[in-house]
Amino acid sequence: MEPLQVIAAPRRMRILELVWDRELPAGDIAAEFDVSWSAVSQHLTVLKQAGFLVERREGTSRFYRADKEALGPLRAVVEDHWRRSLNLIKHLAEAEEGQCSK
Amino acid sequence: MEPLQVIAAPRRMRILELVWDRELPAGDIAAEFDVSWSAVSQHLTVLKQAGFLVERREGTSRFYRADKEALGPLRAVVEDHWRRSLNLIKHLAEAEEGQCSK
DNA sequence: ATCTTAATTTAGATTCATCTAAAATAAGGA
DNA sequence: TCCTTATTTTAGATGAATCTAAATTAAGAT
Repeated sequence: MEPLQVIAAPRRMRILELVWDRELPAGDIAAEFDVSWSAVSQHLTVLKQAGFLVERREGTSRFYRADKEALGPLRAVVEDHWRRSLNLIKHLAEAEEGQCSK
Repeated sequence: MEPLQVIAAPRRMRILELVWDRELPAGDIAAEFDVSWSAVSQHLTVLKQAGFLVERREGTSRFYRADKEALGPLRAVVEDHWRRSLNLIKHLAEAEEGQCSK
């Protein structure tokens, strides 16, 4: 699969962000989404095949972590996406605080 | 539509490259593809809405040109994609020349 | 051996982006 | 006004990516 297509899927972008600077077991990643583990596992496979994710096995668990270097120029895209998501959340929080309509 | 989704479509990536450093009428762009003008027009609309394309009208024609600034960090992705495509073509040509199997 | 936990794989269903075809718009010339 | 050229818009068809559910693998504990 083409690198751009790999990170263009919102779910996969989100997964990358989750394991951006820490290792997580597949289960913890799956728990972040309200889709089946199966679906998440399939996304992990795509990311792994693209080389964007490194896998470490330990017992029955599998840990994943982003491989930032492998992303090349796409790294900046992921970082920008993350930055903008945080900004969005911040702005929403401020708006919430501002009106206090509850 | 999300910026990343906009450039992730191969056809739209190709369109961006076509009007990267020159203006082209919609017709000339459509002529580059073997799909209907309608399909190309729809892609132009998506790119325009994302702000990645500027439109200039003159008589019955519409000219399009890429807005590189508007692409932000995605600009590097498009440029990289283009560079790699050229490289691929170059390598294919060299391989062809090397074997001369015709 | 069997059970449990963690995760993947497979097969089929669903959804969404893209495509085609046809009708519509818009500008300008005969 | 009618025709032509250039392009878009709309509506419906198609296909690829993603999803669910169920079966499968794999490691370790009882």
